[in-house]
Amino acid sequence: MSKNVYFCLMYSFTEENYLKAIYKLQEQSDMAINTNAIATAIQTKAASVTDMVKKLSEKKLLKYEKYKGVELTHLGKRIAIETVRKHRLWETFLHNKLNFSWDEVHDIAEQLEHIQSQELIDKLDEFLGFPSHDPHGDPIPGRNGVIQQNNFILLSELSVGESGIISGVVNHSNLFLQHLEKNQLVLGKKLLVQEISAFDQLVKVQIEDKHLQQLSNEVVRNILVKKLS
Amino acid sequence: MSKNVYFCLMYSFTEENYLKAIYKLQEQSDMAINTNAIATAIQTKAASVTDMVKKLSEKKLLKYEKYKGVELTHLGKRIAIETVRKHRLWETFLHNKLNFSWDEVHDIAEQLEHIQSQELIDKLDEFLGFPSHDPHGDPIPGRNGVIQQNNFILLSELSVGESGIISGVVNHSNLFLQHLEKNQLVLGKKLLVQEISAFDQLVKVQIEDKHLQQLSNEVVRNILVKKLS
DNA sequence: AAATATTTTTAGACTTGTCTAAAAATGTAT
DNA sequence: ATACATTTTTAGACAAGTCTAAAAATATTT
Repeated sequence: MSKNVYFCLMYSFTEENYLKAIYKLQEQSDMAINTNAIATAIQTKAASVTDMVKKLSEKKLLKYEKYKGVELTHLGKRIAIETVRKHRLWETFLHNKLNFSWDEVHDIAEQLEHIQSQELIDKLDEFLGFPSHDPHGDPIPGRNGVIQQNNFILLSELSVGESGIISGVVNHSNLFLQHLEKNQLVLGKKLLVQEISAFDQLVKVQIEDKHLQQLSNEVVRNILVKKLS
Repeated sequence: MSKNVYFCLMYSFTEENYLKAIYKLQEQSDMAINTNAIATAIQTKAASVTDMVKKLSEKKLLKYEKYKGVELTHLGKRIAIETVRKHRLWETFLHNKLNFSWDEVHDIAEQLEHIQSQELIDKLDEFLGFPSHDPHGDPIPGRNGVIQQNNFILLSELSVGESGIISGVVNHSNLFLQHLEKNQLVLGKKLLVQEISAFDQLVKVQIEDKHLQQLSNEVVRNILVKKLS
């Protein structure tokens, strides 16, 4: 008699958060993810990570070898992406429908992403008009788990005379987002690079064919633009 | 030196559920609520209720005397009502914006009602146009915790020749709600009582000045109407 | 008022997820 | 290769919330 294996369809708030964090780390580094990195990302202690990682390993959501770090399985990655999808759809809802500013949406979406209902997400997606990107310009994974890759480049990569449309951010911190909003550097704005100072690298840009602004290195290295040819 | 008392502003998923259940029982019975009733309402065991009730009592959310049942304090009632408000606003969102039918909204709203963000609820309320009633006709408490009382009566209380507008339900079960929907007995429909059978009490009603329908006692005792004079 | 039945509480155990402190493994100097 | 530093794991404890089984209190019957 073979032992039947039952697959779990519901994952806890905490499990989903671990999977999402590991997924994001894996996107950045393509090596096995180590315990401390996860602990830092999730704001917990290494010992707690070890415990959880064992549990997720037993559930076949990731591969874990002692002292060697972890790697998501196909299933684990699928669930992580599903969580990212929910997060970004909720962020879009909060921004587009409830008029939250783009620095306010993250924390609330962190809670909403764990609501369990496939139908809810499908209907929300439809209600929002099947958006391709969230308020920060990050792509929203489809129902099937496919993520459309952006071909955005850093604003810092534009040369003098080139122009682009603000399409995303690298740094997602509230401080940075608020700074951008205050300076009208929001998604969709068209920028033309007029001058890059040889002395201090300050970038002078023209916004929407109107006013000029000087942007610091810190700023231009964290804005993603769609280059206009 | 007096000991400072700190009030907790965040209550757990579970605490909110207990408070809501006790509040609803209190609405029905106006006596002290006993342990078993709570256990039944919340689908748990009496022993668990005793534990939680002690905890809520320490937090000043209810008054508890051993073997005497519980009664919500002003604060406890306030939080219960806030939870009801969230629940009914989310139900309205699901029904009005995402096109969920009225029997599908409850379970999802049970999860959504525990999302922590006052601003979210305020903005949701505004987005929905400050609705006064949820999809089942139940009143939505205001920001201030005030619940507007309905003066609806049971359909069974209408006499022959009288008419009313369907405005709510007593029984909230999915089975009943689906039955009503299937027979087009939805909120807002105008009914005229044409005949009440002396033999089996079946009520013949005319719906929206058009087709006729025979309604069982079970049905007319669970529909609330706004009587038209 | 005694006997029985019901309700409620206590006591102790379990689960999920967390933590600290110590031990073990791995990595990096010299 | 030995010594030191860092990372990771183990062991044991804790908090929230639940459970079962037994004890205590209350309610009901005769």
